[in-house]
Amino acid sequence: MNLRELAQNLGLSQTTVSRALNGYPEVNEATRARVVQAAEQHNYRPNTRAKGLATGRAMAIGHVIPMSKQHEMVNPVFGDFIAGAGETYSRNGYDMVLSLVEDGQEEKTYRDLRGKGAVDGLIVHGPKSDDPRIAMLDDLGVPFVVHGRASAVTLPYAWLDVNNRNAFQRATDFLLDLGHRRIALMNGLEELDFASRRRAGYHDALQARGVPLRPEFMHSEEMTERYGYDTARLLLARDDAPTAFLVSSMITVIGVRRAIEERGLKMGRDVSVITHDDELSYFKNGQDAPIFTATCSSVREAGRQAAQILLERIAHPHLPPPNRLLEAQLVVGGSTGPAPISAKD
Amino acid sequence: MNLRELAQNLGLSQTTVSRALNGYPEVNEATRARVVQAAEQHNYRPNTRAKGLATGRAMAIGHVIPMSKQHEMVNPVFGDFIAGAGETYSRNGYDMVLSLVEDGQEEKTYRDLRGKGAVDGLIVHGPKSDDPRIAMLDDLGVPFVVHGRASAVTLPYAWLDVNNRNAFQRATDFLLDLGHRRIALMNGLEELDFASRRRAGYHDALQARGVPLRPEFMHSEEMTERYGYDTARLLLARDDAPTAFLVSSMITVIGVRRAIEERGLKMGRDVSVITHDDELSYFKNGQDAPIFTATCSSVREAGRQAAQILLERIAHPHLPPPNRLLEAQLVVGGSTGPAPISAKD
DNA sequence: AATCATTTCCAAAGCGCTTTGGGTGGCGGT
DNA sequence: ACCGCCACCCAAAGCGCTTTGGAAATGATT
Repeated sequence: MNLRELAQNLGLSQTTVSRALNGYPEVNEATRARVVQAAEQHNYRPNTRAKGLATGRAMAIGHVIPMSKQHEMVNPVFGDFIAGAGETYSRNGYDMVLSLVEDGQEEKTYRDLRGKGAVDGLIVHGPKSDDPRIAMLDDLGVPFVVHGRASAVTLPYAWLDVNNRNAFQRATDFLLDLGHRRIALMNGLEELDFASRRRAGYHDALQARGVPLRPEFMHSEEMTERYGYDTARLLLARDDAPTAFLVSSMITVIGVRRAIEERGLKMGRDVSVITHDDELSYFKNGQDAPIFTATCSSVREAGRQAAQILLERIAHPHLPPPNRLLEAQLVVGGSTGPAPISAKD
Repeated sequence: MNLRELAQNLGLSQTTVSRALNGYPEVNEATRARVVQAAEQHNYRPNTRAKGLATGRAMAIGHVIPMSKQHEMVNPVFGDFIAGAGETYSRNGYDMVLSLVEDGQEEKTYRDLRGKGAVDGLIVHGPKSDDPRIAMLDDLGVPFVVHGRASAVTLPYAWLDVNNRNAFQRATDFLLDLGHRRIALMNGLEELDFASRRRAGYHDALQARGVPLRPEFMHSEEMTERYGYDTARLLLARDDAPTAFLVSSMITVIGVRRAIEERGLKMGRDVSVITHDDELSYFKNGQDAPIFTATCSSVREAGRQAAQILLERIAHPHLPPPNRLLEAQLVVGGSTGPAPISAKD
């Protein structure tokens, strides 16, 4: 069923039917009701492609998900981010088109998506500190919002980020307050901006207390369970093993816990652990009594808000690009405690 | 840059340019080369919507991801499934459009997607045993492939599934062979077809050996970490605690392990555990020495193949709908061992 | 009763592409 | 010199919608 047929059925012109359905004022309310009812009854849906052609808008948003070539891994936070964004889109009649692309090939995909006219706007995932995509998209003139930031990029652009630096600074401070001095950082890949900001927070906190940075305690890899296990195991085998771990992901921390327990140690007593918690739906950290002390920030909520910002940006492209910095909460759980006496200094 | 402008630039007609770019034979190879080069140079991409309107094909596949209302949870396997499917799509010039929808509302979304002409085909996720979507899509006449099966649906339809029943039967047999008799099943939601098939496999194995089914050992919930922990904890506190657990997901099994270790027991010695492993990218079960004994089947590969089947189905809608049953491998890891003597019988 | 503003509707153009149904020019054959 | 046949190219229609620029009908005003 298309517009023409529907109009014929009703004995009206396409114009009138179109206007009736799109809420234009120049059509009699009685006629509109009749049209709406007929449309309902015939299960009529305007053809997106035709509508898009006519209006010049695709009513779709593009997400380009980077996929690590190395581990063929797609970051699990995307699922929840997209779930959040999807809520916003569907409330506003937008579709979401997804491309999974190998790390570093993203530019071409953005270009294609825009060039084909398949999307009205884009979300940029996983920005690097000096991410070339931002200048490119700015240049292309396509509305976009970055999930995260690119510290080295100076031109203004729309972003939404968690205050990662502050979160990790506070977490480190918290551990220092508990008497820990040998604190291992198990970060994500530090070419990614969020990870380098977390490291900066960790640095700041240690330096503010005059605790020397120890490269052998600072790790940076893709956030798999395996990475957590392997690295923590090696670190715990040292004579001067860390008494605390600051971990970048709920996935990795699972591996860290495994290494701790394998060694017969007890988390929260022998070794303290803080993790960042994106509040993934299947990994709830226990509402009542969290297992892990964590810096918490809902990535789903981030998705919702980023999508919202993008839609506003599409509606008002002339406004200056908005930024939103979400603060993570430091929630105390059972995985932290005072540093063991023997280890103090 | 659109076709008309490009054609004008070249001093050719739109027809010729279009044909040159789409590989039709009736254009001089020299001309074609000239056209292709100009297109490249001007960064020309045909407008999807216009092309779609003209050809009647959307060059896009729809994925409707169900999202549990209860836990606001999106199953983590979707990430990897979609990564696999995405590979196939992009190799074939298809886009992927994603909708996240609350459980049970999926029908409307499929209808919309198809009605709007936004997609050429659909993948059905998370089928229930008597899933109404299959009849509906069949009725709509839209090509689709089900990831999984719907046991109660009799009409032929295209599906790709893992042999869940066989996998869990073999896993249960394996535990029985090791002397276990009190084997707990921690299944996913059994309204989902794959879960009910797994239960059937478990049943079959127990009954074949004359081991009575014990309802208190059979659980069915959404596969969160928390579910694994809570349930295993309760079970382990019993006088007649299970000596083995058969778990439906890598996420849930993390919780099971937590409960086991919290109780001071050792996995693989005091308690045996087998899990199903979808080979999620960030949860590799250790290639060399798997932590968990597991029924393994790559959900990413399933995505690749399901997408392939769908594309073939779109190309040849008249062929009978193909089915593909993947066998899971039972890979032995460190989480299983003989039943403790005290517990035998 | 004539005029004018409103309301309600319509015909047709146009969005950017594909595709149908020719046209034109050069060539070999006679 | 003529015919017919390719090889190569083009004009125009059409995909399903929105939107412009009226037209017809209605009601209010003088």
